[in-house]
Amino acid sequence: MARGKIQIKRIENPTNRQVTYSKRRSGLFKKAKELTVLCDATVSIIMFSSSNKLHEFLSPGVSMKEIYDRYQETTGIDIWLTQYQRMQEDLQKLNEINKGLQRQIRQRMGDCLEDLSFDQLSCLEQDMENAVQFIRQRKYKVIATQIDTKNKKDLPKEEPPYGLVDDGDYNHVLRYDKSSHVLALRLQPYPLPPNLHAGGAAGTGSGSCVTTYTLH
Amino acid sequence: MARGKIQIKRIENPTNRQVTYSKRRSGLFKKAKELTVLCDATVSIIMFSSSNKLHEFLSPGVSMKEIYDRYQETTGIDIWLTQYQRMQEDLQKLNEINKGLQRQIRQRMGDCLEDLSFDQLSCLEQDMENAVQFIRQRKYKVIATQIDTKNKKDLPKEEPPYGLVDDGDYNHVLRYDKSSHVLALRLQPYPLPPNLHAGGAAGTGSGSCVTTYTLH
DNA sequence: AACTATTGATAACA
DNA sequence: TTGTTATCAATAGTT
Repeated sequence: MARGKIQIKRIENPTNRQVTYSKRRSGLFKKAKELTVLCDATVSIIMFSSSNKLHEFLSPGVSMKEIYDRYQETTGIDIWLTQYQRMQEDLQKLNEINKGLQRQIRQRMGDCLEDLSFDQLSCLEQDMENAVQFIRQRKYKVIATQIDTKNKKDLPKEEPPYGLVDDGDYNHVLRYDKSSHVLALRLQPYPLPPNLHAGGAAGTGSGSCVTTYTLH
Repeated sequence: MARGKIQIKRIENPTNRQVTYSKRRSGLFKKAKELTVLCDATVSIIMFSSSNKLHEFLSPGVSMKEIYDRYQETTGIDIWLTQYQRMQEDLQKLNEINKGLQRQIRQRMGDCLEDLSFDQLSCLEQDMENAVQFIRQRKYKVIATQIDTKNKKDLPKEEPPYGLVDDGDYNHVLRYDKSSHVLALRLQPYPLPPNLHAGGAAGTGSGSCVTTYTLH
């Protein structure tokens, strides 16, 4: 635009690019300011240089939030809502999946069998019989290995309590803000609910192994 | 700037103001575009005329949301971020819980037993034996009722297939944006993975009942 | 940063 | 609104 015309394409020399960026940025902001005053308009500019430096212009008397509020009022496009709703849906789905998984576990613990048909119960029974076989096999293998090891050395090596709660990671209480869903989940490993214990002796307080509930 | 200098102050004549707004706006946008290309920068302009008309400019290849995300990252100013992060955390936690539940189910299906000690296996075995008893009881009760009903009327009443997949609700693929976690979950009711089937005949393709994996 | 020869933007007018 | 053009403003290359 001066001392020779230039092509509008990326300036390869980084120093030159940075200089041009600075000059033209101030030019742009000046224009924006003039426009604001001359035409009684509201202008907001956000820009990032190729080196990721942020510069912004805002007409006096407004905040960036106001700009975005007006923006979404006018366009009807809420930048956040899409993302937001998607996350909500995901949470919802995960929650439902969780419930399903928990139900399945309970059924495999002999609970929540009310809705199952005879065939379903037969299938489940057969399935668990097979699984027990597998567990038994594994158990034998483990004890065999253990004995074998013991024959050589003598370290009994205390194991952590069995199952999912090993790392204490499943005692969280989760909170949602908008959907008002709360999932409290408490898993105990394999000690069954009282009604499933043969003796049924200690069955006082915490009956269920897994609990979900919803608040609002 | 042409045909005479002008004072930079509000143009009182509304028509004139509107014309100037249009012309200068296109000038501003042109400058912004040039700046984008020349300096490899990212520019976003949002402006409202005095008559509240919205006009926006965006460098190609970015969304308004990205602009605002970067803006927030840089300035540290954010209204939604708290909420947002909280949801992310919740999703993360639910996901972990899900994994735990799935592992527990697999163990009750005779799979994933590698990490269990002898005692844990014994406990699990005993537990499942008890549960099978319960299921068997229930099965007898159901068949008894069924026979009883059949004695009176004759409607076999088709049941939906057993288990979690009843409503087809657990075949979702969930996607997250930021954390890049994807949970694909496919539950089959109680047909065991091939290695657990006695015959092991049809065990070709979809081996596992439950699968989680992560993409990026 | 400052300087200017030029190009580019645009105010007034049509 | 759009086009024209005389004038002013922005700025590329240089110091």
